[in-house]
This record gives sequence, C-alpha cells and structure tokens, in this order.
Amino acid sequence: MDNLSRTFAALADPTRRAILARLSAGEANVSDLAQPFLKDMSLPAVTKHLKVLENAGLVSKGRNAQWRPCRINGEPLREAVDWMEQHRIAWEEQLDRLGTYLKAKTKGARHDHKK
Amino acid sequence: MDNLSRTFAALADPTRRAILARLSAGEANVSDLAQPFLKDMSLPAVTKHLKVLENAGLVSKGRNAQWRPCRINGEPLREAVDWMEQHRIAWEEQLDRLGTYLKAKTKGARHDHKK
DNA sequence: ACTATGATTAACTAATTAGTTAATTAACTT
DNA sequence: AAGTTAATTAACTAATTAGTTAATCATAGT
Repeated sequence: MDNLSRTFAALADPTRRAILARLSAGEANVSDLAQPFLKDMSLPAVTKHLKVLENAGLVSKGRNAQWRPCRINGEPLREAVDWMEQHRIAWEEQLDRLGTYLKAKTKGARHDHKK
Repeated sequence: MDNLSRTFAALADPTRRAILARLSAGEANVSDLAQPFLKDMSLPAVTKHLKVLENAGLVSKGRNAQWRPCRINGEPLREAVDWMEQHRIAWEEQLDRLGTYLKAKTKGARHDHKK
C-alpha cells in the first residue's frame, strides 16, 4: 500500500484522530493516550491503533524506562494536506459551477492559512 | 460510522483518489471514469468504488439516458481539510521542536493558500 | 420487437481490520 | 528475589472490504 493511502486509512478512525489530537498538544505515553478510551476498549486495542499510526509514519515512539513516549510526526499529514490542496481549487470551481460557492465563501476566511 | 471517517476512508484508496482527481477536471460518466482502470479491474469494481465515494458524499450522480454523469462534491473534502488544518499549527510546532521545521519552511510557499 | 450500450445488482471469495482475553516482556521498587 | 507497572505479543473471532463473474435493468437505435 502507498504512503498516502496508509495516511488516509490511519485518519479514517475517530479513536486514532483523537490520539493525534491529543499528541498535537505534546508528547504522551501509551497509557496516557489510552486513558480516555479504556471505557470503550482494552489497552491492547489502543496499542494496535498506535501501531497503525506508526506504520503510517504519523507517530513515532521513544523509550524511557518502561514508558513509550509518543510524538506526532507532521510530514505524512503535510503530504495528505498537499494532495487535498492540489485538488481544492478544482473542487471549489465545481462548487462555483453548482452555484453554491458563494455560500461557502461567505463563511469567512476559515480556509485561509498563515503566511 | 461518522462523516469524517467515511471521507478519510474513501480517500484511502489510489483508485478512488484518481477518480476524484479526474472529476476535479469536470463531470464524467461511469465508463469514462472506469476506462483508465479496466486493465486492472472490472467495471463493477469501479461502480463499487464510486458507491464508496457517494456514501461519503464526495461524489453525486445524475442521470442522462443510460449514462450516469458524476460530479465531485467539495463539502466533505472541506471538512477533512478543516480537521487537518485545525491541528496543523500544532504539528508544525512539533516539527519545530524537532528542529526540522526550517527545512519544511524553505521548501517555499507550497502550503500557503489563496486569499 | 431486437439488439447494443451503460451501469448496477447478486452471490460469492479472499484478505484485512478492529476488537477480545491471556500470556509475555521489560524495567522499576522494595 | 518478588512484586508492580507499562506495554506488547499471541491467538482467536466477527465484521468489513475489494475484488470476481454472471445476471439484470434501463435506455437508445434500428
């Protein structure tokens, strides 16, 4: 499977997206990351989700004694955003053709990015 | 399954991404969309891929006689980009901490968007 | 009416995914 | 050395996915 597919597949799960969201606030151990989900699933289930994120290159694990500090890796995410941005103009043109672009536009600068 | 997961799952396949890429150039019938893939897979396989894209709301089909003109729908894609953008600053900070941000930055304005 | 074209549906299979519990590994604590 | 904590691995199951071929549906053209 290609990198981009692995990245999108990794993002296609709310648990994994929540893990990434948590990691964008900074490094965390596996059990820290697991904590919010332990009502819904077991620790090995979280380990597996992390493995999916690791295989997609979105997360990398370090080691500190018996802990495994995880951190986010932005590069594959950038590639995914790049793919979407590459087509975004065309999508918006499509919306324009359908006459719904104006509505989107008036939502504000939500899609503008920092300089 | 939630919308965002459905969108990312739909994007996690190179055939489906190619179909979307083709559709960002404009409307196309099922057989037009299928044509580049018919060496690799059957027409029903493409129909199924389109069904996945439809269920994610990424594509909508019209009807014109026996043809089914397909067009892209930007809204779910916007939501996906929004999710990523929401976390992007944090990812970049993470990169910064790792000292690799500068390298990314010198790649140019690739990640800046239109006003 | 008959035939051709465009597309979908049905029925099936193989592979992958997401979860489980139980066992195991690795490192720290006393 | 024994026990505790953090995390992974193993073995298994149920559900989903991506593909197949064959049959069907819908419309057009003759």
